[in-house]
Amino acid sequence: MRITREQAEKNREEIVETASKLFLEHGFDGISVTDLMQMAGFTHGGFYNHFESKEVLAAESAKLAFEKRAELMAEAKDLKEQLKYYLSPVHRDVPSGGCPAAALAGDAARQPEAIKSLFAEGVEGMIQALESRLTANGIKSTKERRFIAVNLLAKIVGAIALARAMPVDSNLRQEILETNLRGALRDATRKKK
Amino acid sequence: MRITREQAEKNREEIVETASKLFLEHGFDGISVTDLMQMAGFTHGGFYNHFESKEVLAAESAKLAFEKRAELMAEAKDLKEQLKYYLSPVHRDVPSGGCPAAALAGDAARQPEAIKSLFAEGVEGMIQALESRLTANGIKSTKERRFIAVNLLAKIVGAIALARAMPVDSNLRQEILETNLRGALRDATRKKK
DNA sequence: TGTACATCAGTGAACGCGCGTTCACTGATGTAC
DNA sequence: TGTACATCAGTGAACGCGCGTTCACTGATGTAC
Repeated sequence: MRITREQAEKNREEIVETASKLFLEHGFDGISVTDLMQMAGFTHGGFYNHFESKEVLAAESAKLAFEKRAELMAEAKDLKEQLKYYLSPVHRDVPSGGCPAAALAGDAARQPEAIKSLFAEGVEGMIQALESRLTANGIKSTKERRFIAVNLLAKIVGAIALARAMPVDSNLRQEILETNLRGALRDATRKKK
Repeated sequence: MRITREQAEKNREEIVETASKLFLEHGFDGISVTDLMQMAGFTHGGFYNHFESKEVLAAESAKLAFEKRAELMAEAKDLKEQLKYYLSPVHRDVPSGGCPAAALAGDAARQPEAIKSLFAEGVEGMIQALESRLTANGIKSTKERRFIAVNLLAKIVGAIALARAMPVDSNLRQEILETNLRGALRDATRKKK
């Protein structure tokens, strides 16, 4: 039962989008080809008509996740809004729609260079997204903007990653988010000493 | 070929220590019972004489890794030394001897509550280790020490996790470490604005 | 202290299971004339 | 435009493999007397 090329292309995109969410939630090794094809509405056999291997899909999915992240960060009206969303309970609780750097950094460290390269591009994009918003905060020096952005990124990624690793009954689950949001907002407005 | 109880206890400890390193390096699902028993010098069959399941070992290994981390942090002569080591290339490149929060936060987020609880204890311990050193830096307010410590922890954990996800040829691999170390040292000495 | 037997840490084959991947097949789509 | 055939996206059974776990077995250690 062959389908139109157009439909096939749409199906492929559907698989990548589904995979992107599932990888963010379960990690690269936490979801099987069979499961993700089923979630996308297909049977597993057709997978290899679209992708050479699961690893290739993982790379493409990570790329898509970073692109979506970049869009979201571009939509925020200023740095404060970016940070508030990033360090929000909803971002902590729903990794599938969230930042790949926070959800998959640990996994990526154990993946092949190809995936690490995508991560580097994605992380660089996030740093630049932060940098560009720092101009509005009155940070005039390019070097200082870069400095603050790289510090901010590590902080917010670490905060979300840690908060997600806390059990539901732990005070730290919320404290890490709130305290780092306060800190991030301070850092974002403070001039070089 | 039964062995002495004393020897059996030593063997058990050897398994936990080996597992601790291997989990830090490969993640909870990245190393098999067979492989880790072999690395510890045994065959896989004996595993269940010591542990109820792989998950129980994972919990015990994570606990040990946090204990070792706490010892290392206590040995450092001051906060600056703690931070310099934490954000060093050797810590980035050798996760097996490093911080479980940085290496396994992503994994822990997908693990059962029992493991998350151990993480919460370990993370709390690390925060307190940082807090105690902040006194020497002239931060007198308890609240302010807590604030800085929670911010520092997220920053250094995020920095190492991100740096490890970068390919070897990426400038970010080093930049993230250096820039966050500079930032961390600033934060650690700066008074409340 | 010496003897007889029970215990149990470690071994290695075997279990069922789910994984990533392959393959023969289907049948509507795409293409050649 | 209509017909004949090639193409190929999707299906579902099957592949080999490694996983966590179980089990019968071994033989030195631990224990009872």
